[in-house]
Amino acid sequence: MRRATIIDIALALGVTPSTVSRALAGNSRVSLTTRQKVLNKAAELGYQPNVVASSLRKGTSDTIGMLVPRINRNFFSHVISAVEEVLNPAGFNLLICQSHERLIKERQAIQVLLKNRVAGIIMSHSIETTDFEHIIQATRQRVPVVQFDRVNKLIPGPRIVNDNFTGAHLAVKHLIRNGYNRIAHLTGSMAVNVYQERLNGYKYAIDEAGLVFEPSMVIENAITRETGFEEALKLIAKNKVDAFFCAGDFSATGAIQAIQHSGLKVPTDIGVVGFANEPFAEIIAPKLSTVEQNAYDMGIRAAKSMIKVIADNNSGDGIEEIVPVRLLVRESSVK
Amino acid sequence: MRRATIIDIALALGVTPSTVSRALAGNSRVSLTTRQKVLNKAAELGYQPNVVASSLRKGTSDTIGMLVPRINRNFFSHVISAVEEVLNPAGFNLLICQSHERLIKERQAIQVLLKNRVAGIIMSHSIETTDFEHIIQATRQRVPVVQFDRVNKLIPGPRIVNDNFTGAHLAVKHLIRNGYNRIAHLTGSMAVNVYQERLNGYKYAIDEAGLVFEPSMVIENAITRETGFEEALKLIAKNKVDAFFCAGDFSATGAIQAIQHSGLKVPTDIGVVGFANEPFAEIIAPKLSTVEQNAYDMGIRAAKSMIKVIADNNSGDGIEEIVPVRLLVRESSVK
DNA sequence: TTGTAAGCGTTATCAA
DNA sequence: TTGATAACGCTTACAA
Repeated sequence: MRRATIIDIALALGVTPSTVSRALAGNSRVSLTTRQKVLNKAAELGYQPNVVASSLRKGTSDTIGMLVPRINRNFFSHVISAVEEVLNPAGFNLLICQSHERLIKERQAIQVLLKNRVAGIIMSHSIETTDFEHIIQATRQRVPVVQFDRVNKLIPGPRIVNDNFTGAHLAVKHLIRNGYNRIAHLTGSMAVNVYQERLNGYKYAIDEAGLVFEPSMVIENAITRETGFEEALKLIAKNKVDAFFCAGDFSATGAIQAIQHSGLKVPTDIGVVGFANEPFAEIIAPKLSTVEQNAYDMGIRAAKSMIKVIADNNSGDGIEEIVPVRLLVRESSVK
Repeated sequence: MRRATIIDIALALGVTPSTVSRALAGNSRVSLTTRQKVLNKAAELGYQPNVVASSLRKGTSDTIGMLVPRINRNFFSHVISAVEEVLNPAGFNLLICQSHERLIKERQAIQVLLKNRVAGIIMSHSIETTDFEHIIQATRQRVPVVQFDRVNKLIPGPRIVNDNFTGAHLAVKHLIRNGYNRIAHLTGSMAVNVYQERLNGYKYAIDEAGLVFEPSMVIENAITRETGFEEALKLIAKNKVDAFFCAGDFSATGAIQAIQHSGLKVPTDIGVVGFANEPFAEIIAPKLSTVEQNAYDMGIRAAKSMIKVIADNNSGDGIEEIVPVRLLVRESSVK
């Protein structure tokens, strides 16, 4: 069965398509009786507006592109969920792509989104991304870009970031207060803003406490459980560490396993604090102290920011929202 | 800067838009030299095809709608990720909606997808859904529907399901072989096919071993960690259970906590097997034995099935793919 | 308040 | 091999 169009409704009612269009759009310049007749007939015919045609005519769509490294990572899936929760009631839909942490795929995805004439792009860039031309290109085509978590100031538009510095500062200060003073830091790539900021917070806390910052205590590219395990094992063997501040909960889990593997105990011998509050953090033994990264909050803010930028019809450049983080003290860091 | 169209390319080259369209579409009825000129000019002008216009004209889009209860649930986010991995290289994009397990939202989401003229819908229905008319409506509009995990035969089109029966059977048989014989079953709502099938597998294993099936040992609507904890506590207090087969890893975690809370030990006093292999299953102590539900595999199959249905231009009705599951034996079920 | 008519960018049909 | 033309379904000046 062919789908009904506004022409079918118009024909059935003896009015013109323009009148039907106005009635359906809630345009005030249409009589109440006509509107009612149109709405009734639309329901009767099972009319569903064709947003493809509408988008083409209006030159803009109700679709927002969302581009993340991986859909199935806890943090990102929560951000996506929150974004959808805000955008859907506002009449927007989500076209989702993943970059798989690859620059090439990120470039392709941006092209896909632009081809689809999305009204805006909400994104967090891949770990490989150091050149942002492909993203800036979108903004040049007047497609607003809202960045979250992994962001770069070269790209015009709002940025939603966690307070990574404060989170790291709180975590390390907490470890120091609890009697740990040879604190290693397992982290990711320094090309990514979030790890850079967490390292800065770590350094600040070390300085603040009058301790000596030792570069050898900072291990980059140790962010998975496997690498966390290996690097922690090496540091423990050198016998110079009594705590780990990890830039992610996965590496923190690896560190805990390395400690236990070495015949030592968490938190009595070595303390551990993670970052992210992954769902398993309060399930593992000992329960992991970690910095809560509010994915839901970020998603809500990113979505609202996008709605505002679209409504105001400006790029929203330079706006940076810093989402507060909390330190969740559990068992792994209190002797 | 206005975006270039095929008309701009045509004008610049002194040919007509039809020729440009054919050249860009890879149509054979275009001379090699013209095609090359068109491609060069397109690149020069930074031309991006307008798929909105193309979709309108062709009457179909390259967008597949995806509707799941919750984007941020581990299982679903993995399915989505896998679907995207297959669909993207095939030239399709994903428009994603979530029902939040609510029938009303599911109905709205279907309407949104139909309004957007998606080429097909890949979905898993909400826990509230017992009437499928809104989904059947899509198929009547010749929009193919591929269901996965939570499925219903009333809806025409392919179904991708886990081998829930076998998974449950394996799990319970394993518990029995390991010396447990008073096995309780914490599960979800019997309105959902997956829980029904797992219960059937449980019953089958009980019968097969010559044990007596006791309805009081099956607790419905105990699928979260909280409800799992509470219901397990009650059963333990009655002192009639020596193992739990849980239809989900969250309730299994709750059961473990209830056992420990009661001063008993897993697996020596009471054994536990879960279902899903959530990421925390191998991190918690004791490590949780569970049935692996291959979300990735399901996503791949669902996506391929959709591509096939679209290519063949038939609904693919009645095709049911059963994804094999594996029992992962860890610590929680071996004395 | 309603109608007329043009156009969004693309593609399919037919003719040259 | 290329061109002319119409059409996909909708919105919006402008006119009545």
